[in-house]
Amino acid sequence: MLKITKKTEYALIAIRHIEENNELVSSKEIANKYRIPRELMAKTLQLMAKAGYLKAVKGSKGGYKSQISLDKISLKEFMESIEGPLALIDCHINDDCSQFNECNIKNPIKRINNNLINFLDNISLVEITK
Amino acid sequence: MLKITKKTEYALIAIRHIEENNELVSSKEIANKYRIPRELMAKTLQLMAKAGYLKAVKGSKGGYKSQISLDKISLKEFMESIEGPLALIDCHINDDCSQFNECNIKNPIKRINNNLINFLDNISLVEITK
DNA sequence: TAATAACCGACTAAATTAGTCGTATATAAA
DNA sequence: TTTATATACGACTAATTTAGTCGGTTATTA
Repeated sequence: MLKITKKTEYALIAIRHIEENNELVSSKEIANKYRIPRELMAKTLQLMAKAGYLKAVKGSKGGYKSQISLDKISLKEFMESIEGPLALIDCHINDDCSQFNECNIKNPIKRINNNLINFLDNISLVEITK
Repeated sequence: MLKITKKTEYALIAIRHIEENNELVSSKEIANKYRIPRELMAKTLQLMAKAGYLKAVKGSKGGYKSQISLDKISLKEFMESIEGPLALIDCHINDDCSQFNECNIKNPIKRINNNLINFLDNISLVEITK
């Protein structure tokens, strides 16, 4: 419960590694160094490139380099761009929530969820390099 | 990612319901009202009773009543008594972490994790009744 | 043209979470 | 004293999510 996924974990490892390297870094290199499954690392880096965090260079001698400054990105933003929207529970208010309108915790949960998101939004990605 | 489990969700629904009821409340009653699977609700209430939050009364006309005041319990404490220790990742530093000693995010993650736990520890369970 | 790396989607495997079932024990009421 | 109903508890199955794999394509360098 309340765990982050391996994909996010690998993304954080990668972004720190890339940040501390001004050369192009390949997915293979990162996967080897941190013993992460290559294909997974590759996929995750592709996600990050798509999200605009990394610049990808194809072909032999290719790889990735950082395209952002970490202090401009929050942990919340980063996580959501990798995993989709964050929420403590999938609360489908109105339609397909099995509790119909009887749920007695939706408002408190919504409030706590907002606070949690706010908490993560106030953590900058640079924190990961400290 | 970062989801709470149904067990925790049901526990919160139950504790709020029981709190707002000075009579004994049975698991069946709660399960019916909120359309929660009976056996699961029953199990969850048993957990809460074991943890000391509820007083259980066996037999016909039995049920549960609250044995705590919600403002004395934090969300963190409550969640952990139901699900076990909270952590963003299962980081087995030293022994069976596949990154061996190469992991470059263990310290930042540990720090963020502590802050998250602190955040949850500063939310009182009464929040769930508001 | 060979080697290498990003790109991409479909797939399988593993792990976690959700829910079920059977059976025992306690208690109130008929 | 029997019936109904509730908690207690462990083992089990089902469903969902997460983790990881595979096959093939495109781009670039040497």
